[in-house]
Amino acid sequence: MNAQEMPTRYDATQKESHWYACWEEAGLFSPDPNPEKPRFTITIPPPNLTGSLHMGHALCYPIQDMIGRFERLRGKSVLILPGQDHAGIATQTVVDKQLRKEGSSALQLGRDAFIERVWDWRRESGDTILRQFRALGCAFDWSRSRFTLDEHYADAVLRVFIDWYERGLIFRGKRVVNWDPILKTNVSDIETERKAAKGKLYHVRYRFADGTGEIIIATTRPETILADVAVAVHPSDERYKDIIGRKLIVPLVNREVPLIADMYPDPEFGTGAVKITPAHDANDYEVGVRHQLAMPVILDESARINLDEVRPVPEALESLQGLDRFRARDAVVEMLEAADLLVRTEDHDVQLVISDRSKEIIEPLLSEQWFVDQAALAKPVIEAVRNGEITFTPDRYTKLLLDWLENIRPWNISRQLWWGHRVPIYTTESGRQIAALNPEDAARRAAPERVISQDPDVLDTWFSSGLWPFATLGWPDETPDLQNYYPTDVLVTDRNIINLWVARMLMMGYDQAGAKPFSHVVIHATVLRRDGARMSKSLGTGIDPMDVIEKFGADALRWALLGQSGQNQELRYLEEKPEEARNFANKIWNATRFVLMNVAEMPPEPRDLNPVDRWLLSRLAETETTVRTAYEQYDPQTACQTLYRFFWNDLCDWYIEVSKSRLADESTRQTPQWVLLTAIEAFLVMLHPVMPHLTEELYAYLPLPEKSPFIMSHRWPTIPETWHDRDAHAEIERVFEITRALRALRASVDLPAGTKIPLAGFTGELGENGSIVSSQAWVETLQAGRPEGKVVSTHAAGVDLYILLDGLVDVEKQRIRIERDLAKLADERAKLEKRLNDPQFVERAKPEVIERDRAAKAELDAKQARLEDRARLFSEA
RNA sequence: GGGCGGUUAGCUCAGCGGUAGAGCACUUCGUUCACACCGAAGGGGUCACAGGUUCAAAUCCUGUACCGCCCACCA
Repeated sequence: MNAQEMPTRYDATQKESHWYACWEEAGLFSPDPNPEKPRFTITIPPPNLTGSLHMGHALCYPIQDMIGRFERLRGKSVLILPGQDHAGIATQTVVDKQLRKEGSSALQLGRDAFIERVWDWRRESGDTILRQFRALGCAFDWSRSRFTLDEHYADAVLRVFIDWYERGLIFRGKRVVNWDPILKTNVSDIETERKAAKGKLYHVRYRFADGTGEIIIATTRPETILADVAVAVHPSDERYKDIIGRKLIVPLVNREVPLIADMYPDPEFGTGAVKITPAHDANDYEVGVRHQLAMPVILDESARINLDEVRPVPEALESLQGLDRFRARDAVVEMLEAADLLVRTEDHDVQLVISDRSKEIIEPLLSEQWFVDQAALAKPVIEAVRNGEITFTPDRYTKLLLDWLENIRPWNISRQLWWGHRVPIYTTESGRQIAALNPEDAARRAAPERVISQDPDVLDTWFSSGLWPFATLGWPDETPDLQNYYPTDVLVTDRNIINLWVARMLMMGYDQAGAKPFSHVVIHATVLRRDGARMSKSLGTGIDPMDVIEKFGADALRWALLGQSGQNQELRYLEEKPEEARNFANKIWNATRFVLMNVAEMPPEPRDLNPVDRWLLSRLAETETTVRTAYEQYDPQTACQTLYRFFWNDLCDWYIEVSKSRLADESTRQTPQWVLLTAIEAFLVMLHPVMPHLTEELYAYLPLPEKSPFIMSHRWPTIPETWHDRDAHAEIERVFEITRALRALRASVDLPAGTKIPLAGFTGELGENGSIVSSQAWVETLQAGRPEGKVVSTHAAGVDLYILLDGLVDVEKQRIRIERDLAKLADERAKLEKRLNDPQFVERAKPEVIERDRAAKAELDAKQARLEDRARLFSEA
């Protein structure tokens, strides 16, 4: 197709899928096998199996694609490895919901059938999101796509477990965990959210066993009285100092418990005395451990009362058995009131902990779980981060990670689910626990004993995703990929999972793979709506990126998001942004089309460049430096802004306009042809990481003598030192400033742009650039000197400009304008004068600053004189 | 309770020690042969507030307010 056949509008949707297919067919998504090339690797954050594309993805993955494409242009062999996370709890919930709709349930199906069902579901719809990444233009190596439940990957997960178990880093223990009574599993802190709510604070009487008095205790959860094992006070609390160790009677239950001293109670709060319920509160649990207290549990896995562990209890309490925790609370309060044990009830703000998945209130519950002691694992990571071996963009997140690592706590890795990596612990006849890769391995290790069961729990999803950067490359086998691509280079992710995921990969990388998993972590912004609210699918406040792609193209969406993505922690998405981006793409399309209409083939490099040519090349050189640095620093916003200005303001608004006359003339066209093609080629290459499809499409049209098969496999532009031409740059910027002043002058006397004015004059130095000024300001004749007759004038960059007024001018309008301008000028002048008259300023400020102010002052004086002239002119009229 | 961001033109954001910037929106003008998804010229801001440092502060320091995020065990 030639330029004449190019439509005046760029149709993104058609071209984008076309080019994606071309790249894939050409094998460009796999790393270049050339061993000479330096490697560059990213393993993408594997999206959840249940995920569908949202705006956060539309930012996160294009950032990685942008980095990858940039590094590829710079001559590296790039691997971006995609894949998916099985996302235990999220996926299990989704499939269970489907089953319920069908009138079945996970429980009914049973473990094996349920897992089979999830696999079915995965095969059916599981990789929708990966297909959507293609629509975004992401150049990921699909041939290496991995899933955290792939056989080989799962093996790697179990090996880590076994290794840590054998080294004593994994242990089994009872802790208070976040129990979800609907899903009947414990969940991690990240899978919960806190919500402020109105609650009640109940003040309850605890009488001394010897009948000598009582202590009042405040609690928000009176039902847990059933599991009370002590009352605690602060050791320094004068009110209780002398009675520590005495026995109290737990109300209703009538159990004797001790009054103990512990640092936990805050003497300022309530009465300073706290009831201790170790099985149902994390703090109380700590107290319980310190004082070796019993820890009876009085709620079952559905958070219903179960008195088994506290029996015998008074007859009256038996009615509570099987009650839901909240109904039990009401019942207990009633009983307390009836027994005159409730002193008073007051309103109290409480923090509810809600499970993300079920939206149910979390029950802190003592249960037996597997834990990883992370302290030793964190050590090398802390050191590496401190040494700067691992760096963050933005830098502020370094501290976030360090703070967490330095206060690290045991990691609860077991979940009461079916979908995931099953805990590889087997129990033998004699009750011995064995860690093994699979049942056969377990049998072998158990011999001569027999294995009778495997732990039913599965591992926390983060345990397996922690291995992502190396298990995806074949670890623990010493595969060529592992050798070639590990350690990876950059990790791009959301700040919410710095501790949960990034920290785990670092720990596992150092400990298991023997080296850091990546050197640099890029934390991208959270995409919000215009009003700053979250985009939420459940609330219907999200915008589907696929809709935007369909309407404006992936390039437009990428530009809209990347162009707003700097060091900020939020990014407000505006519907008009992709449209603006589409317009920019269209501008590029048409400017290129114009060039192609004027250039049939690339002329040889010219020797005689005009100042304008040299100016454009110097702008190109500046742009290259800024854009390259911006990409290197993961700053898409600056890259986009710089590219936009260069293309629209410099290339289109000025260079193309100025060059039109030379292009029309056969004897002068070669130089601008060469400059234009050179600039457009370089520009397209630099833009390619952000707008891969458009640039590929346009590159295909360029009549270049030596062309790469694809712009994607092009080289980053090489800028000769001579293009950094400061003189030409300054000269031409000055000419443009003068041109703009003349345009403004003609507009100020209501001469519309485009209609030629017959005669204008100038005094001052213009060199050979007069023709630029006259053509760009639409002047028939631009002569040296002030024309005779009625003229209006202006000044710019050392040149006075005059327009001969010919015909009628709206005098009244002019008067108003002049008055306004004079008033404004007086303000500016006063400010400047005040400063220049300040002896301290003149004495202490840098000379160049003073000089600039003096020049500005002189300029204002001249401007004032001109305005006064003009005022006189119109009063004469 | 602690930490981290943010507060600049109607909107979204750059700027981070020397006379306030961009895009969009707005006003006026324009069928100039690449583009009206365009071009030209304009209007619009006491840079949240209060102190301080400095010849000079949107920019540095201190404090306050509001918005947002994260961490934390207040019954």
